[in-house]
Amino acid sequence: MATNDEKNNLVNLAYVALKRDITEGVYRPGDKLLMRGLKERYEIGSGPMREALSRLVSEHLVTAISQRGFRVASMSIEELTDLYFARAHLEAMITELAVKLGDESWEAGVIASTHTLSKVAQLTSAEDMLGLWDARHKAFHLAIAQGCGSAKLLELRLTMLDQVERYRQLWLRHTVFSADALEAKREEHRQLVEVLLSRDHVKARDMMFEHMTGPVSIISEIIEARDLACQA
Amino acid sequence: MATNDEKNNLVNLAYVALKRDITEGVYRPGDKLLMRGLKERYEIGSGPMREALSRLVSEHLVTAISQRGFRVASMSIEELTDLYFARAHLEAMITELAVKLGDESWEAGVIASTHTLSKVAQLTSAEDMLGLWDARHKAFHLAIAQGCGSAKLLELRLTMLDQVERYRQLWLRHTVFSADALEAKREEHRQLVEVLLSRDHVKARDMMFEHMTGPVSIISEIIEARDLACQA
DNA sequence: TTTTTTAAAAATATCTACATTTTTGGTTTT
DNA sequence: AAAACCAAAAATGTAGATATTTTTAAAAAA
Repeated sequence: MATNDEKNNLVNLAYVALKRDITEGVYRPGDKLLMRGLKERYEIGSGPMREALSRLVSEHLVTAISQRGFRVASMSIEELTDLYFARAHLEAMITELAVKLGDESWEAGVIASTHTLSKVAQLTSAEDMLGLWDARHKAFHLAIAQGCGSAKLLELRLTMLDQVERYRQLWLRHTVFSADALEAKREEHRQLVEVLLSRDHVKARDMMFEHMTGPVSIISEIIEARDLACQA
Repeated sequence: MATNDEKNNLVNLAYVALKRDITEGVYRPGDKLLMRGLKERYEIGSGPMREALSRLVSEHLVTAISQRGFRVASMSIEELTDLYFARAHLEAMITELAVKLGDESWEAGVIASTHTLSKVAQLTSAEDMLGLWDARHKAFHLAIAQGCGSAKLLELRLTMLDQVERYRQLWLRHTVFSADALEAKREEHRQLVEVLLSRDHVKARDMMFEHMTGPVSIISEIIEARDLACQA
């Protein structure tokens, strides 16, 4: 009667669970999503299941062909490139606006989330550390973006974030599990924050664009290696 | 067996029909969308109808509250302002990229669609003329945007276009039915194309931003007038 | 009298089970 | 080998059962 969220119907539960399963790789890119299996796994009827799938279609995580069912959206170097290109431009634009428009509480939010991110230490398991760093890293970038003041731009940003999530996961493991890469990121973030607070919006914009496109080459290599492994 | 499109299932038909009904004002902002009525109007069962509604929710044309059904998304001056702000920035960014990256066939497309748009004359009914001008005006802006070369950016652009559609309809009638306003737009477009082809990406960017934000004040007034009329 | 509470009834949303239609993949026929 | 056919599998859609919310109106409290 108290703690329950807004939306707790079966459609939502299935939607969230399937989305996680796809981004975590339980279902691989291109896999066919059979109704029978989905119904069993998520303990739900076809109607609600279709609705959940339908939502993921509009997020481009699943593709649908009429009368031929659903598949996990495929992944490709081409999509990776275009996705990161578009996202980098969007994020750079939002950053420029944030530097121009952000007020004191924005600055405070950026500084606070920078600090929180820097304090992630190797605690329990490596997997937990990955999750924690990821969450705080996302919070850091969100804190920056929020300065733009536009709910709609932040919404566009989220749709891009959802779409890159599977690719970003590949980069995440590569970065967090390498002391060098992690230190390099930390330095990038430090410089970024410095420029943000100096209110140089042109430099901030350019720097954010670079920050966002950096991972592309790394992810490309991982995907190519994985594709080769699959053929063998 | 020949002309049929890809997706012609009931869900799609209902989705398209309801979307049109909402943007055309058959259902007004804030209206409750009762299952019973929808099922009758679109001759379809609850399952598929929910799926169609669900899609419109992800396009922000409909809102849903769990266990309490669906409503047509409300309209407000606040949303109008933010929506056009975000869209103008996105479109300006895409324009800048198009000017930087667009090739000869892009130029040809822009010139061709400019010409086609300028040739809209008062033929049959005023309503038909409105539709034709709107379609060609959209084609004109699409031709410009396509120069950016990013499918994902064009997709983002479309999601914004869908969201502003109801507001844009208000502006459309105001503009097309006024000889002065229409001539002013024609001149704006002429200047815009001139700058695009001169490859001055900074000026093009700024000019597109202005072009996109111009309608906001007009639409604001129309909405305010309409809201007052409703209270009386 | 007016307001608040409460409980039943009505309306509505959600979900499941089953029926129908379409696709798929193998088998037979030409 | 190519085309036609057929049965199994899968997707799509309907009808009705179940659960939730909203309305209604009477009873209790102010």
